[in-house]
Amino acid sequence: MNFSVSEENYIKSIYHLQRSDGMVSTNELASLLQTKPASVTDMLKKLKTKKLLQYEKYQGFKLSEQGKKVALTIIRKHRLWEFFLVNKLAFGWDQVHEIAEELEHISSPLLIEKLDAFLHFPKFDPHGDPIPDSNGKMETNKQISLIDLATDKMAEVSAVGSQSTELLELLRHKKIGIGTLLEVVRKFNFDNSIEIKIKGLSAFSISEQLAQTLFVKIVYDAK
Amino acid sequence: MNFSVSEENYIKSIYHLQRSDGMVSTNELASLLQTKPASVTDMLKKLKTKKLLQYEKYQGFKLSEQGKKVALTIIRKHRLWEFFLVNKLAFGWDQVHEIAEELEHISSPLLIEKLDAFLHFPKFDPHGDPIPDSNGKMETNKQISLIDLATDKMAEVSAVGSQSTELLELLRHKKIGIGTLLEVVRKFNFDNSIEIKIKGLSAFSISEQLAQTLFVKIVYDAK
DNA sequence: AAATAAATTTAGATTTGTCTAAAATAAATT
DNA sequence: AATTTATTTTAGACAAATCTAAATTTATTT
Repeated sequence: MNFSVSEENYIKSIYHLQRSDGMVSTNELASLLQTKPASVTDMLKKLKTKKLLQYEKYQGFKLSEQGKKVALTIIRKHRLWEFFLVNKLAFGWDQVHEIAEELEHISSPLLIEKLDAFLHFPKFDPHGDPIPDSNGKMETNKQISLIDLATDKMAEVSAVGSQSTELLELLRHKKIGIGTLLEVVRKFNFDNSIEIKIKGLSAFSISEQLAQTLFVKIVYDAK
Repeated sequence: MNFSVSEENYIKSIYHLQRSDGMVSTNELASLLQTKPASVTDMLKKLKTKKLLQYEKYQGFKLSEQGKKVALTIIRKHRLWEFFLVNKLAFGWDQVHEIAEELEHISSPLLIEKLDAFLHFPKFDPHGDPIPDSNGKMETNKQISLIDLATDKMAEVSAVGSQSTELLELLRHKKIGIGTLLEVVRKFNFDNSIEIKIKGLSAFSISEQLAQTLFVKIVYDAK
C-alpha cells in the first residue's frame, strides 16, 4: 500500500514517541509535528481506518503491527539516505536531516535495496542510530562515547570507561551516574568540551577527557 | 522561491512542449499531463500570477524567462538523478524515469551541487540528453546514431554515415532523408533490428546495419 | 464529590489541486 | 457569412490536509 507524505510523517512520529512512552497522546504528537491537536485527531481517524493504528477516542493510541512495519521502512529510508549524504556526498552529519526528511518519502522499494547494496549494507547512520534491514530488523541500541553523541538526542549513561576514584569523585560532584538521562546542548571546537543538560539541573560543561570516558545509549531521537 | 510538485510538473511539461511548438495549447498540455483541460486552465492562472508564464486567455502560452530557469533546474535534477541511478546504482536506462520523476522534486540546491560533483559533472544523461549546468547552460543537441536512440523520443535525421549509391537507394525506398522526423517504436534483441515510425507512414523495421549508419538529433523528449 | 483545569474531539471553514458540466470563444466547414 | 465543431474557460463541487472555535470527555484540585 502507498501512503501520502503527511501520513508517513505521522506514522514515523508516532513510532518515535511510542518508543519512549508506550502509549502516545494527541498533544504530544501535535507538538512534535508542529501542528494543532485537532489536525492530529483527523489523521488518527484516517490511520485507524487503514488499520495502521490502535486508537480509541480519548484513550491515546499506538501503532499496530502493520503500522510499525511501515514506520520501519520509512526510518530505514531516512537513515540510508543520511548515510549516503554523509559518506558519498561529503555532507556534514549535522546538515543531512532536513534533506533526508524529503528523500525518505521517495516510494520505490527497489531504489532502496539498490542504495543499500551500493552503500555496502551499513548498520548505523552517521548519528549512530541503527538502520533497519529490509525486514525491519536492526541492531539494538549501540553504546557510544558521550563525545560522539549528537545534539538533540536524549541518552542514558550506560557505562564509565574507568573506575578510578578521581573519576568517581568528579561524577558524584557533577551528579552523573549510571542511568542518568542527559542531552548534549552544544559542542565547542576550541577545546572539544561539550555542554550537557540533565533534567532538573541547569546546563553545564564537561571536558573532552570526561566525555570520552562516559558511554551512553540513545533513548530518544528527535528525528 | 519554492514550488509545489504539481507546479513543477506543469512547468517542466510546458518547457518540453514549447521546445517543439514555440507556443503551447491547453489541450496539448492536458494530454501530456494526463489531466483535464479545466485543471490546466486553473494552473495557468496560478503560474501567471507567479510570473512564470506568458499567458492571455484563449491565446496559448509559454514560459517567461523566469519560468524557463525553473524548468531547467528541474530538468537538471531529473537527468542528474537518472545518471546516478544508472551509473552508481546499476539500474537499466529504461528503469529510471519514474524514480527520477520523484527525485527531481527534492528541493535542496546544495544536494544537487554535491551530487553533480560526486558524479564528476556529467554532460549527458543515460538517454543521451544533455544535463543543464547550474546556470541552465547545456550542450546543444548531440547527434547520435539511430541505433542508440531510445524509444519514445522524436528525432530528426541529421546525417548519414556514407554516401554510397546502395545506401541512398535504400533510403529513397524507405522514404528517409535528412530532416525526416521519426521515432523508435521497438527494439529487437534477436538481430538488433529496430522498428521505426515516420509520421504519415505505418511503422516498419530497419536492420542494425542501416540504423548504425543513420545519425539523428533528438527533437522532443516525452520526459 | 463537585468544581476547575487540561486534553481531546467535533463542527465548520480554508487552501490546493482536481473534476464535471455548461458557457464562451476561436477555428473550420459548408 | 452563417453554422457547425473544436478548444478553452468559468462555475460550482469534491477530497486531502489543515485551521479556529466550541463542545465534550478525562484528570486534577479543592
